[in-house]
Amino acid sequence: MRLTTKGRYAVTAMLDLALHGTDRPVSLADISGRQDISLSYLEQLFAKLRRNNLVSSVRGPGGGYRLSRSGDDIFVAQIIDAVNEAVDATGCGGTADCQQGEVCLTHYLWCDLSDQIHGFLSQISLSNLVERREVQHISARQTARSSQGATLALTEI
Amino acid sequence: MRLTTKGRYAVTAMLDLALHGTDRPVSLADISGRQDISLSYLEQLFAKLRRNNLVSSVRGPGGGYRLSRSGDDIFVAQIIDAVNEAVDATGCGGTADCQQGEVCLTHYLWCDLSDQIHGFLSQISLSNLVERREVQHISARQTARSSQGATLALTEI
DNA sequence: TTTATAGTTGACCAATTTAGTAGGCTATTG
DNA sequence: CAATAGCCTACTAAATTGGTCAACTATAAA
Repeated sequence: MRLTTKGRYAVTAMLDLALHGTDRPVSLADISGRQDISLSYLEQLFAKLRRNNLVSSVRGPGGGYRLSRSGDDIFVAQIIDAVNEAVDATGCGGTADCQQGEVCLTHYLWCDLSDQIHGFLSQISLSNLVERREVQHISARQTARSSQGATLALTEI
Repeated sequence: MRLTTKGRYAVTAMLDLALHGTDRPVSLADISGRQDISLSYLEQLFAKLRRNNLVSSVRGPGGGYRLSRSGDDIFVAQIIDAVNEAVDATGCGGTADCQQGEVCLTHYLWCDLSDQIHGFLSQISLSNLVERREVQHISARQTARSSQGATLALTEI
């Protein structure tokens, strides 16, 4: 799991699509204009999103992109994975020489940490983000952030 | 919040320090040898860790680095923040022109998402990682991973 | 007091990734 | 046919990552 600007752009673009693509396809030019992401960069990102079946395209005038399925069924982790493509973080290839005692601490922490975050982002759907956004649009952002212990409930998103 | 190899190296090195630095300072050469991270790169990382008061140094022969305080009181998020130095992810500087309707969706999602992950990693201490590692050293890794709904309890780490 | 150890600093560099540009296609609608 | 808009490739600039080198300073031990 990597969290970089690339994934951020992709998630932002997908949310834009979820917000504006309810009845007609959305062109990348529109997203580019609204989100201030370069058109060509969007093209690269959407090529990957399409290959990962997260969006489908409609060519020709009036065309653009649609979500390939309901926003309930598209999760932040999928979007980030799609544009980042898999990286082996272990340095040992996952199985190689991880037995001899001290070697490859990474396995004991980073992979697990990464898995936890991945699991976390796998539970946040585009629809969740849309809902959250609408809530924030209506009610002003709460100034006092409730700090509530050691669990991250989905409801906090 | 960014999750990159840089932070991974830093967390790995700090865990190495927590494991081997109980009675004497640990030299970067030792960490370099055990974790296979180049000495010079470790020097850069530890310069930042020291500036952020996460480690203290002892110069001269037999010297090295110590954790600046108990592993209970050093959290993964602090380590990653220390080596990554703050990035503004909003694109609007946090307060600028985020009022006019559609602009800067990022505020409505990425910052919050990032905050959630940051909060998550702020609850995982080096000691937690050490404990988890020891558990895994003894008992073989569970093949069946329990999938338990929408919350990530600290106990899962 | 010399010597070896080990942190400190800064300059520098190569590889990779990120971000953006440009141009030429192809499909589709009107 | 013309305009729109996706598709694809090549290219480039900037940033980041990961690493090297060299000169320094502090300190412990011989």
